[in-house]
Amino acid sequence: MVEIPKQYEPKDSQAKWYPFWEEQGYFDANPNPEKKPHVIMIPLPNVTGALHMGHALNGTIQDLLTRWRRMQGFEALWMPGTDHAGIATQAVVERRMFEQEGLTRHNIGREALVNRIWKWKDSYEKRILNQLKQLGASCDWRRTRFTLDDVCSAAVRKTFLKLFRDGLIYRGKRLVNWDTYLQTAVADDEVFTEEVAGHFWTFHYPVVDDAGAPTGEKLFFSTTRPETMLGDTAMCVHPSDERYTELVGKKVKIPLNGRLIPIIADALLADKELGTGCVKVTPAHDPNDYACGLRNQLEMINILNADGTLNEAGGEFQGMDRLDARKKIVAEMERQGFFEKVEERPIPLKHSDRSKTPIEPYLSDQWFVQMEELAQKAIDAVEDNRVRFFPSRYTKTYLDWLGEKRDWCISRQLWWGHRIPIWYCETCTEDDLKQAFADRDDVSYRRDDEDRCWLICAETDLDPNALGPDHELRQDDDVLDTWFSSALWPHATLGWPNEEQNPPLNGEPAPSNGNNDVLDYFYPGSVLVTSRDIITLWVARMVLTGLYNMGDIPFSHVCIHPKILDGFGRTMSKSKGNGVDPMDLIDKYGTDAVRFTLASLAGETQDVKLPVGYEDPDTGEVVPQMQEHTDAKPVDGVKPRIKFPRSKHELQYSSPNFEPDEGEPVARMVSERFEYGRNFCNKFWNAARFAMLNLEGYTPGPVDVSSLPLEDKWILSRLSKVAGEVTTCLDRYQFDMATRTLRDFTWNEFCDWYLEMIKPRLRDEASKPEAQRVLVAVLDNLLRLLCPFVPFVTEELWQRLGELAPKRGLPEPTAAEPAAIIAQWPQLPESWIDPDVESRFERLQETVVAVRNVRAVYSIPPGTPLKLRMRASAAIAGEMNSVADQFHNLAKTVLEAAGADVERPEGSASFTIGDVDGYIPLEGVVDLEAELKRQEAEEKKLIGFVAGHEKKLQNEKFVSQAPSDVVNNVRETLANQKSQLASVQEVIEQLKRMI
RNA sequence: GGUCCUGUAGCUCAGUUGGUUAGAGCGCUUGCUUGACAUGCAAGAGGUCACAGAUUCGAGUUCUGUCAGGACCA
Repeated sequence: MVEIPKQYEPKDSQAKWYPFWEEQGYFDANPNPEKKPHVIMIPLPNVTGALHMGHALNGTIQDLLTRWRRMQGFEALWMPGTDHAGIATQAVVERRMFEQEGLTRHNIGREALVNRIWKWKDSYEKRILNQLKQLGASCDWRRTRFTLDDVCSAAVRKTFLKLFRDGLIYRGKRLVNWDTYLQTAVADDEVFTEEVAGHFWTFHYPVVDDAGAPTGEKLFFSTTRPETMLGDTAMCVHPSDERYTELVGKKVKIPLNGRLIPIIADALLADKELGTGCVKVTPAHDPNDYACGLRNQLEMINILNADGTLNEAGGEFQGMDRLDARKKIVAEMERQGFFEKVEERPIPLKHSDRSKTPIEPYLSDQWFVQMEELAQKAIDAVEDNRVRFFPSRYTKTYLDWLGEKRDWCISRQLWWGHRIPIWYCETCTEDDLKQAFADRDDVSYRRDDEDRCWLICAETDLDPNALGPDHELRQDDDVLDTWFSSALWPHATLGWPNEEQNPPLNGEPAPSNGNNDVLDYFYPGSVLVTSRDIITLWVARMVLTGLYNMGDIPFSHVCIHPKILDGFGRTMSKSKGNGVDPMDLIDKYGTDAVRFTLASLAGETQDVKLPVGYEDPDTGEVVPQMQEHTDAKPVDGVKPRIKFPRSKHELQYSSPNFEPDEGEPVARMVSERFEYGRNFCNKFWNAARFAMLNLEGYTPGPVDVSSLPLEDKWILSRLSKVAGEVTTCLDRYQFDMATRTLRDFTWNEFCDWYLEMIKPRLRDEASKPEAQRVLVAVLDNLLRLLCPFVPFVTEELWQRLGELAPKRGLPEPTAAEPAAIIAQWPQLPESWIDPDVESRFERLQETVVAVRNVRAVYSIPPGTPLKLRMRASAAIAGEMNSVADQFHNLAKTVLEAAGADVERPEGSASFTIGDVDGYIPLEGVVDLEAELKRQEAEEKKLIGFVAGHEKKLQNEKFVSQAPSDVVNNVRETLANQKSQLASVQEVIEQLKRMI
């Protein structure tokens, strides 16, 4: 006898099989001309913090696809790695440093800050990669990359130089979202709007003549930021606003600094209906005004320093913080008599996601990539279907965004990232440059647009003395937008631009024959798996750079999966503190359970709400998560606690906001939803356990499928169909449907019916060998089908089954593969699919259920045998007789008689299935009143049914216009129901006579 | 403001191209320590498919509008 635990123990299997797979090299993918490649590039998690359930879903899907394709015979590469995430990571480290040590980056300097961030990165990268391993990720870990490592950096440098040479990179002024706290520009998507209490002031400017003398007219306007008056360069009215027509072209005077500015008409900026219909224009400090400024060639006056204080344009207010200046300016305007009124109102104000401080629109020098041509090519690639989105509706998001062809601002005023490979020289001549760089094809230079200096772009760092001691060569201080390096991920990770050598493995140079085979073989990739919010930021840019650098798309499919929301419907994010650590759930339910549940939730339409609770490790008491738990943060180093009302415990709990103290008991997160997966794994474990406990004396041997009993033919028919369906689902990225199909088959068909039905044969020495062979073959295929979803439990069972039945399969047994992970994906004969067998089987199932129903309705103990008589056509009666043993096996019922002339015995319960009537004699047991009631309910249902169909058939238009097979179908159904109704009514009559 | 998604059983969600009177899991009711599994087995109750129109012989499914929730872009 074999020892198999009654419950599946996920931890044992996880600890055993992950190292086994790694040691066997099953995750490794190498160029192999014998096979087709299948490539997935991980959406590189950033090293700001640990992974949450959203990442777990993303990882589950990628691993599922990778494992499935590997089994299908592809050389399957899943490329792992992490992203340096410029601003996010720098902000986290800076904030921490300030909170804990009171230091700012300016205190410690660039090098020291960058060193600290590298340390942070090392620790989180390790944690993230470990989380992925816990999830069962079958990545080729030898190829792990980081966006700031040498391999990725080479790609960044090469790309930048290439763009520079092609004239696609330029430097220009742009109004950016300026974070005055971090002193950097932040992208639009790094900004959130929040209403704050503010003021709405109304002032007026005097209209003046050309000499600057007041004409007596006044223009009233309102603003929430009075300090921007210092940078006003126009007043604007609507062209059709008759109140002001006369004034357009004249000037007003800014009382604060005496500047005269024109009154202009601009229909896009001014709104007649709003306020006075008159607005001031500050092009350098407001996005709408900026656009207006460009349209009307207005002067742009920057009034701010990078730290948010006023610059020399502030005049007497220079050096003041903008908020202090605001008060002073209001007072000054009031003193001079230009103040009208003020009201308090909530103001929607943009804040930096990183520092949580209000951002200022700010005009600054930035580097841009020209998008016109690059974007068009990326649009073409999707429009001609070289790149396809699943679900397809996301195509629109992608095309709409790229269609705007807005130039890409790639500079960030940060220290953590790829430093912009541009050096400035103001003093040298072209000859100096020619002389210094004559022999270098990795350097390119040109004058800047305003002819102020030389811009020198180099693929490798330039020596500050490259131009000799007389010329200063100064590198740009800024770094590149993080997305610049992640855009190159699909080809950079494969070693591009090095075309002579394979990329390193485990950090060591890889064997090479003078060609980068890895790049040739694995590019372009197969599918990108991600969530919808980075379609524009990342997906579009990968396509764009792939086409630019490689001349080919990076992947042909983009699979967009749902987002995991918290119990309150909010996106999980690191900053909200509502992330659920997959490790908590894996610890509680097991990796397979988490994976299976997540896959079951991955549909095409809806995001997934995931309510969680905290569990007291002592008592098992669970308290549902409230919003306050996600918001809570340590105060003065004291960690928040959660109260458990029953046990009165107050415990620290699992949270992305803090690490619980050493040695404290921790209430970890749990979620009922994952019991779905856990229960399934356990069910399957036990089904396999049952099979293996019944393999005594198993011998492999050929099986004639056509001569097998009904239940065997049925399960093979279903298995073949299910295998096909699951394959189709995966082809279409329908993971929810795939898991449902597999669960239903495993639980409701294989376990509930098939295993029950073969029990007698397994106890009988004569029929046992064949029953074992079929059982083992079905189990074998089920293990294969489930393997990509639940790799640990299937590997565990595969290995165990391998001991008992190393050779197995239908119709001829063969030696099973040494591990489930590399077993071949099932492709079963279509000839096994037999609709006739399936419908005969369904009749049997329905009959058994009807008998069980009678047993339940009459509260007859499960052990008490029943008798069954069936009135049916000779053909059906014959069939029923041939499976008579199963009535006994499944319903403890003896089929006494079956035939056309069977009569209803008095005092029996009855049921009708199609054109078959069943009678269960229940002398003395049957409650006639109850049975009558039951039958009358059935009659009522049938009458409704029949009436509905009759009405339909009486409708001439239906009969004449609906397809004939639909009409015939209805006719057939109606006939059936009528005969059922007749049977039921007959029974009712009989019962009434007896009462 | 624009685009997109969602609204189906108490809860979380399925429902392919319109075609019997709508399904699953959890929860609920009843009965079971039946020899793989109580993380289980058997039987059941529970829905005017958000609302209003339109198209059609026929609408949960297509179209329009309304209400509600959400996401992204400006």
